Amino acid sequence: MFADIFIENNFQKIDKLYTYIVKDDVKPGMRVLVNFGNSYRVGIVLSLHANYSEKYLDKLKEIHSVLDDEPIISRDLIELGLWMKDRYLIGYSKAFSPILPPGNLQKIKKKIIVEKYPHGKDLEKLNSIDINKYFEDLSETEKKFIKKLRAKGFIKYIYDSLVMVKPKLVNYLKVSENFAPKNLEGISEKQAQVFNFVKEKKDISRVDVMASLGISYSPIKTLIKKDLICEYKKEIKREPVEKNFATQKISLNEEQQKAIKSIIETDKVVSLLHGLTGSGKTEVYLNLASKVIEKGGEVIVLVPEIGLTPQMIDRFKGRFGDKVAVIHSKLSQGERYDEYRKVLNGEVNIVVGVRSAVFVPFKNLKMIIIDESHDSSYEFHDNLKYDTIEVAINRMKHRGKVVLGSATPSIETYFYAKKNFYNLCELKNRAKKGAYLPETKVVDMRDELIMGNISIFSRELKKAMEEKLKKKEQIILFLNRRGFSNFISCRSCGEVIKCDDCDISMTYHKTKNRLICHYCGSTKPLPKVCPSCGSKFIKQFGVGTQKVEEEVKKLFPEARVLRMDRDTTTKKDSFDKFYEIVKNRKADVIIGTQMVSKGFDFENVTLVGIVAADMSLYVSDYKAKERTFQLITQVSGRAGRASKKGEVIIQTYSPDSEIIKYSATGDYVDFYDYEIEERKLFLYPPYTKLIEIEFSSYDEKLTQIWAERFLHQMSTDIKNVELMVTKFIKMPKIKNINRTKFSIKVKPKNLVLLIDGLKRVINNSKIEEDNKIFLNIDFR
DNA sequence: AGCACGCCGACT
DNA sequence: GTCGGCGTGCTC
Repeated sequence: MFADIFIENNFQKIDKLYTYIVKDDVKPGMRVLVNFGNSYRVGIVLSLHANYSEKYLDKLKEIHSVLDDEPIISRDLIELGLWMKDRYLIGYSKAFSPILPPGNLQKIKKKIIVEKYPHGKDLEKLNSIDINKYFEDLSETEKKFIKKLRAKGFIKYIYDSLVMVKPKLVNYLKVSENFAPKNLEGISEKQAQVFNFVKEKKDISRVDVMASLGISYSPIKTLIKKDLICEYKKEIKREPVEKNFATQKISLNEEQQKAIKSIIETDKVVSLLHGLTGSGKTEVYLNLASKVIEKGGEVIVLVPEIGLTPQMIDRFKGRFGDKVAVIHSKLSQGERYDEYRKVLNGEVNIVVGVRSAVFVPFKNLKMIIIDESHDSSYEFHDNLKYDTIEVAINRMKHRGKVVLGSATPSIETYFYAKKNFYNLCELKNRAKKGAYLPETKVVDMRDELIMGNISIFSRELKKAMEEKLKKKEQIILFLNRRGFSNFISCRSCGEVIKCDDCDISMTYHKTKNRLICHYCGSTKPLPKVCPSCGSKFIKQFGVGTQKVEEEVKKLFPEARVLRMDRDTTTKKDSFDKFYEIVKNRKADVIIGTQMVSKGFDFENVTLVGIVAADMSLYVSDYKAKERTFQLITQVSGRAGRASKKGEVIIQTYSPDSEIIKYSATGDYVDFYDYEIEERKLFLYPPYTKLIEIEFSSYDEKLTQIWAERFLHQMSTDIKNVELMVTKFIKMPKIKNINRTKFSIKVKPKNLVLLIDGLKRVINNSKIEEDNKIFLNIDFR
């Protein structure tokens, strides 16, 4: 028997399958240890076959050992990985890395064992090294020494399959056994406080002591030194979600019941659940999930970024309790591993998670629900080489169902639903009784300027804010730009301060008093004079969230302001913390970027102000209008979720734009009808498939030559497909890398042919040292 | 002789 | 990319 084995290799040239001779019992999906090159590696058996007649026959080696008793990935996940590899023009390693258990296939660890002991100084030195350690954990000098001993035959390496995750140990405090009351004499106030607290609680973690008393580690350290209390390690089971959930059960309205029935009964794989913001999509998900698990099936619920939807977890955990695992990007390796194990061991039957959760190893998966399915985090791009929705549909084909939920479905999705490829369910009313759609006003900021109002707030918005503050209701101000001002420019010579490595204007951040490049993150101080002409008249232009925050504080000094953007929510839990603050009404004005646009469901928020609606409108991307509409609609939906009437004020410089008009009424179908005509006219998706090919290198000329050569190669190699190619678009330099790109449009049915052709072109064209190529493909 | 360093080549 | 092997040239 022979086994085709996948060995994780980030190096493209050797990223392929390797054949080994099978001697022990092994099944596809099991990990094996094999001799590879001049060392050992862990691989996964993807398939077994009885015959092998290729040129490597004389090189074949045996599998060294089988590491698992049972496959760690199922056959259908292996198939999915192979399909992804072909579909997304990626190697085995990239295709399988999201499928494999977290961190389990890393290069294996060398353990050191002593064969015979050396004499003299070497023995002394050897004794000072912990031989039970892994080779990788040693210091550089120790490594060198061990290598030397190995060369002399004193030491051998053995290869251990690694156990990635160790039990989580937490430092706990208790009163010391040697404690004598007289030792308490002369301790400081803080120390006494700590001692009494520990004595009272008996058994408490160090972190908890520090947090509840608001102290640092130092008084604790002193007490330990004085042997009044002592520290010990205690194992804690990782639990990424805290355990207080609302367990409300809401009765369904007629629309919701109809949707559920239709999704359960349809013979189509994909259902689109198109429901207004606040129409109770989550309740539909919960009911669908419960129907599936009643029959012994399993469910995956995908959400854009888990930090953005604590409510989704709340609701699912509240309804299904311990039967839910949660997977998101901010989990630690250990937490991720524990959650993954829960799925593998069948301890849970629901997973709520971000895009990578689409691969969790359920054995009887019957439904994948994708919430906010229009969200761009599901799409194929440079660092996420698969389209989550496509993968979900592929995984569920012949096995189960995919539910796409959204208030503002992507144009393509709605197109397919209308063409009857997908089952379409609509929720047209808000679910909660007495909850109405918010009243929306569009304010023309040009008029404000004429009337002499140079503030970033229109008079209308200012007045509305005053009112809501008086009524103790909450306000969300939305602005899609971080920082304080957009760019710094010189008034006398027009120079704009740009990042040294990128062609991007830098953003002023007032809190740090520095300019920050939002692309590469590098910073520099705010110049006092223009670096180009020396003029003192350099001025900030544009508005960011920090500026809005400052303005609000100036206008309403008594209001409690909370700013939410990437700068303030970097820490692991800060989103949840903010969420609690808003929920408990400890903030009056919430200023935020896209973060506030999803899952922010608060009944006391009655005003949403969109400070600058046109910002994303004029980006040269055929999806810009769609994105603007989605964003405005999503943010507007935050107002008036319950019985209090909501109000939305949209500030814009282009009130006549169709998109702003549709966004204000929030009518998706009107917007769709308008946009689909445009797509048809200009041959954009869904009428075509769009592929962007981006070339980059450190040399500007090389980039261009390489791109042109590639295009030429394409036109000779790909003959059977009609290509519509745009001209080259030079892109701003980022991190000192020059980039240029062009796009190709093809008829949807030709996409597979084109991908095959591209694969050939890429394989045939020599890619020089620092040249890189990125493909961005609209797969849907 | 012993050792650091850098280059080379294989990878089923 | 990563590993071990091996040649070179320096130092005690």
